[in-house]
Amino acid sequence: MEERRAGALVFHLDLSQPLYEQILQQMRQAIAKGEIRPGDKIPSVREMAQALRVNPNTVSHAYQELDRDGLTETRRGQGTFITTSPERIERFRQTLARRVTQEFIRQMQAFGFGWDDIRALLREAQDDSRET
Amino acid sequence: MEERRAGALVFHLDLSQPLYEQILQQMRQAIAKGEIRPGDKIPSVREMAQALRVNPNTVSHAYQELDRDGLTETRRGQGTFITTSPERIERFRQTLARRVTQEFIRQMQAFGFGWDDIRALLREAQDDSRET
Amino acid sequence: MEERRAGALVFHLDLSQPLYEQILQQMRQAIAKGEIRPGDKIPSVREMAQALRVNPNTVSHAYQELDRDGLTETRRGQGTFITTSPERIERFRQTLARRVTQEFIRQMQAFGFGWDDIRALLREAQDDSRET
Amino acid sequence: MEERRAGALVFHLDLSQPLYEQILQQMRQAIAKGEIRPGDKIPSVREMAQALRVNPNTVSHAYQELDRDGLTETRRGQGTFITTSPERIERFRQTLARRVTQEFIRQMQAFGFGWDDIRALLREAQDDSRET
DNA sequence: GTGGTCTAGACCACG
DNA sequence: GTGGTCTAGACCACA
Repeated sequence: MEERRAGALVFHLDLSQPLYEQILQQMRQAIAKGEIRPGDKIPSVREMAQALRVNPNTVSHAYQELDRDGLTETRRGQGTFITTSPERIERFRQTLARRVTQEFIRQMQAFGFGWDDIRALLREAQDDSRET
Repeated sequence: MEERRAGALVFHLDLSQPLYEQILQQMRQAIAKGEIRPGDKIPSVREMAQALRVNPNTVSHAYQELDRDGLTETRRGQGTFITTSPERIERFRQTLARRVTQEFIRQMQAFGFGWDDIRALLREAQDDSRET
Repeated sequence: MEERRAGALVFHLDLSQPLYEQILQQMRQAIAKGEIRPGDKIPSVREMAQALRVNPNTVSHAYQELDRDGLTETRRGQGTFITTSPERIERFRQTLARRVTQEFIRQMQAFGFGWDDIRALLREAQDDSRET
Repeated sequence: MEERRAGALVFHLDLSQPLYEQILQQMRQAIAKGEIRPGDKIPSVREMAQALRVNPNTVSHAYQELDRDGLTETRRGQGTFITTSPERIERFRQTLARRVTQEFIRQMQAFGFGWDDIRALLREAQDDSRET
């Protein structure tokens, strides 16, 4: 779980998953949380590759997925930019939240936990995090 | 999402994930929910492979993981059996529930959702499920 | 415009466009026209690469796009298969036909042609093709 | 899809295609539709670049293609002018219409649509446009 | 300078 | 054997 920086962004990469997916995921999060703003230019493929000590192709793969998500726009010869539409970002964030929540519930129920169990476990997790 | 049977067990297999993981996960669930009881013998690798129309290597891979979980015991020449200790099963179930919950919260927070958002989304999901 | 064969399939590749897009496009057409049937296995990445005298990565890129289109399903360790759902294929074909038609009309109108001109040009093209 | 003006001309630029092609295409259309008349002077590369907020190289690339089309003539030290021959413009327009039509038909047939399908889709598109 | 494509060749996960 | 990922390094199109 190595930490690497690219401008204001901080990345945590390990080898248990595809690198391009980790980059993709963490870019999505940075966009969703507003750490990078609509319209912002993100680091060039080569810059990012150098900062993360990763092959440019790997970064490029991640950037192309971001484009498919509609979170970025690529201008050949100019660079890659966050979409100027905050609505699109928010829509992405909401869709994703619902999907993650559904999947969480599905798993818990598959192991025989009911709504009360789920709520109890969440409360427990929240209490733990308060102490920390 | 094809349905296949092996004795009392019903499996749902699709192709979007590794087969061995799907089998593993659904075996864990069957054990956790008590659909298979402590001490029960589970089908041999070959039987299971035939029933699921799947490569024996795939079943074998899943069974090895169950052993590592401590949910099964393999007795040379006799076959594979669910652990005789219900406590061990319950401990596994609790540990897993906490791990899944932690991971869920980690993801939601990574996308900028707070505790209130999480609770709201869960309530929404519960309401949806009631209507259905 | 070189012709290359892979099993029953015939490909025409040139260098004026990305190779992976040409492969993608011609696979889509083969599927849409029913030259490959639902459920069929398509040649492995390596077979196809060899047949087309192209790098396996290039074929892989095309196959991944087909997956995204929902026209194929990939089973790791087994190969790539045409979706078993003919409806999905037909839906793809219809959507694409409408998109292509819209674009055609848009272009013609942008150059000052009206509906009558468009119909006349089509009739002319059809007559030409009859003579050939 | 941003709108930008250069004298009497209005351009719609987006980022999904090369800028020089969009400029080229829209210049061709303006000439074909007579929005710019034979013999007219068109803005200099620099003026145009400034008006469209675009790199001069980009405009230059588009102008060179127009010259190759025979739609413009560049006179050293004086600027770029629309050809004085209306016949040449009309010939260009006809050629282009045939090329676009051929390409449209080729695509439709590649996806297994016949003449009847094509006509039906066009009629459908026309009906849709009437309602709007 | 930017991103996109392609190759060659390696290694991994899965069945 | 299958597909997926990664690297290194080349070349192209675009601004």
